[in-house]
Order: sequence, then structure tokens, then C-alpha cells
Amino acid sequence: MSLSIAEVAERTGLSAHTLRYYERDGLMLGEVGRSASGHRSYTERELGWIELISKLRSTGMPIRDVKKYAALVRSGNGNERDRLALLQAHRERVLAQLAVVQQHLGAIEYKIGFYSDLLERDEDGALT
Amino acid sequence: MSLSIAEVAERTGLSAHTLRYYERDGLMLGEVGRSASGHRSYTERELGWIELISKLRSTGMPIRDVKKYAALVRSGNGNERDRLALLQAHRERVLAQLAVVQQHLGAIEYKIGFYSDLLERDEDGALT
DNA sequence: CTCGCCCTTAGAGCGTGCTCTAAGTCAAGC
DNA sequence: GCTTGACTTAGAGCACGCTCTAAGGGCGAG
Repeated sequence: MSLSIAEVAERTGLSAHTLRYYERDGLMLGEVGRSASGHRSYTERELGWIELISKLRSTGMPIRDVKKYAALVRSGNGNERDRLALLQAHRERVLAQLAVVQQHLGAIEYKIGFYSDLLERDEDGALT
Repeated sequence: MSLSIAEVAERTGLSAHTLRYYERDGLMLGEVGRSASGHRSYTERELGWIELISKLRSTGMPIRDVKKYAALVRSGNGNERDRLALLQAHRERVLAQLAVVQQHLGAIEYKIGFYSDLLERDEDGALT
């Protein structure tokens, strides 16, 4: 069972343009297969890989690092320690980033509270 | 008490280049004051504003929206409802984004667990 | 007085990550 | 057989958010 680029685009939420770009840029695990007419035909394994790198990207991993990870996976068994290190480093960065965003969001919510109170008091005033 | 651009840069973590760019691009509440020699001299109020917009930026608000918010604050009292709406919309987007990142991070952590287990088992093997 | 440094401006340049274009091929439906 | 539409390629273009450059001014330390 194989998938066209349009089907993969739909399932992953990426555009066909982006899928071709990822392939050209070396983010895939190898050449994507082709149909008789030269159209890309993705396997389930490739779909899974795209879903993974899409998660890495959406959590802020740069293309550069996704490429490094892809190179490790591509080169086969024996570098699991390197893969783990790469993922763990990413995890640390994401957690740090989440903490910053949550803290700053807190400050923004404080501001929201300020304006909410202000407007609520205003309405009370209007009612009296 | 006034601050030089270098002092504001240090306190906010932004570069002097970025501070000038924000001012040029209309993110500030007005013209920043100048010293006798033409150097920018920031007030505490301006420092506070920069810290706020820096929090908005770091939570992902586009420059475009920061400018809208600045325009509202600049135009004075009476548009508190608009300011609140803008901040609340931003808050919703940030929360949605946080949820996505956390979910995808979960999947990545699962992968980390997989490699950790794999390597741990390997080490056990090596010890026998 | 001179040196070194930080400041000024307008505007160009750049890194990232797509996103789109142009020209062409192929398969299926009418 | 012809049209339609999804696909192919290499490469150009773009949005965003800075980041840097060039040319010059002013001020404190020695």
C-alpha cells in the first residue's frame, strides 16, 4: 500500500511543496520511491518518519538538527547513544522554552486580569 | 533617572539594534527622549513597556500585533475593551500552541524512553 | 589634545523555512 | 483523440525578524 504526495500532505498537514523540500534538503531517510510515471509513492514507514520529523519541527527543532538526526538513523544501528543525546538535548531546550513561555504568559494574564477588573468596575459604574 | 540604550539592552536582553528597530517600526508608545548629544534616554516607563512587548514577542506575538497593541495604548483611554480582546486572543493562541508542543514533546519523550531502554538492555548484556 | 568608545542615521543584508513559478509529463475521463 | 488535473524538476521569491554597515558626532580618560 503506497501513498501519493497529496495523500501524505493531507495526513501530515504539510504541503506537497514542503514534502518535496524536506526530501531535497536531506530530511528523509533515503530516496522516496516512484511510480511507473515518476510520481512519488510513500510507504507507511516514510509516513511515520514524516510524522516524527514534523513533531520535531513543531517543537522547534531546526531543520539542521533534523538533518543530523536523519543522518544518524540512515546510517543504521550502532549510534543509538548519539540519537538519544540529540533527542534529550532537544527535550531540554523545549522544556526551558516552555518554562519561559509559561512565565511570560503569566505576566500577560496578569495584565488581562487588570483590564478585566477595570472593565467590570466600569460596567458596575454604568449600572448605578 | 534615565537609561542609555546600552543599559536598556542589558536589562531587557535585547540588542541596541533591536531597540532602535522597534522604535523605528512603531512598537514604542512615542518618540524616545534624547540627551543633549542626541543619544536616546529611556524612562522607567519606557523600560517597562519594552519588557512587556518583549514578553509578548517571546510568547510568539507577531510584530504586527504588537504594533496594534501599541497603537491602542498610545491612543489613550477608552479602548480598554480592544486591548483586552487583543491580549485574550493572544492568550488563546499561546495556550493552543503550548498544548500542541506538549503533546508532541510527549511523543518525543516516548522515543527517548525507547532508546534509553534499548541502551540500558545493551549495557546489561555487556556486563554478562 | 587625542584616543577610544559609544552613540547617531538610513538603508542594506541575512538566516530560516518555506512557498511559488515555469515548463513539461502522464493518466484518466469524456 | 483531447482535455483536465495532478504530478515532475530546478530554481526563484518571499515573509519575518532581526542584524549589520558605513559614515559620522560627541565625550570622558589620560
